[in-house]
Amino acid sequence: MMNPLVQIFKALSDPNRIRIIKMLEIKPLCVCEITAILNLATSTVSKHLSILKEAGFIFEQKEGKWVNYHLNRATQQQEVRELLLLTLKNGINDPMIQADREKIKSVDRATICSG
Amino acid sequence: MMNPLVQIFKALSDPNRIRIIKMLEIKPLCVCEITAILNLATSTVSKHLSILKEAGFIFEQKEGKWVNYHLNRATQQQEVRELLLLTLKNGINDPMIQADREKIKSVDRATICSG
DNA sequence: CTTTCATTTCGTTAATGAGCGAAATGTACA
DNA sequence: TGTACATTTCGCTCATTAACGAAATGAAAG
Repeated sequence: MMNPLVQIFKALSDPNRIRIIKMLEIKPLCVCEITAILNLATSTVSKHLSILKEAGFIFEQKEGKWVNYHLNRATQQQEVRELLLLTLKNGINDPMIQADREKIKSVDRATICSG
Repeated sequence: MMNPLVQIFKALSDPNRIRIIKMLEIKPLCVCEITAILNLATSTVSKHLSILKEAGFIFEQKEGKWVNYHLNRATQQQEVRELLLLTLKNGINDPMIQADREKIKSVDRATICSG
């Protein structure tokens, strides 16, 4: 339906989606954890995740009632792999990214979800 | 004003801008040549070029009454350089890209502009 | 089988971006 | 200086996308 390279670039051209990728670099997270950190509606975060998944950057894995999202570091799509690496290399000094990563440490899904 | 990485990805997330980059791979072109090949309004093409220029992918050089746009292959911005290479590697088999490149051969700016 | 709860889908609104034509700009050249 | 012409900027319209809340889904656990 769309030039695949363009689809991949579109997936990366939103600040919240970049934040998600850089959070998942630390560890896999479920939707409600990401929601708590980004401070957005759950439905919005779910949509962002589906866009990243469609493009090939992340995959999901069910764990009990949660859906954990993982970075797809070992994807067969070479462009996706290269772009993921480029994104991970970047933005280390961005205060927003650093703050997100700090929050991840103190996030507990059992407390946050259904809070 | 905006996360620089996001700005770079945004610049690449439009099919016509990808076409422009892949045309400029063949040779530098002026606005009216690009306009003739993409079949868009001049003002639209000018906007696309300014977005690519802002992001660092291309630069301009005046030649008489024409403004030639060049790929910025030697840019100091490492991410831009990497993304440019990735884009150039890709889409070689896209029929649209191939058609654009065919047209470039037969385009003569003196005839096309002010036509 | 029913309840619970994380997640997704749906419908809508608001913001962003692509496209156009017309007017403005700026430069080469008569 | 003035004209011609490539390009840019402006104002607008239409399409796309992000965001939300509400309703639907689906799976785990009672």
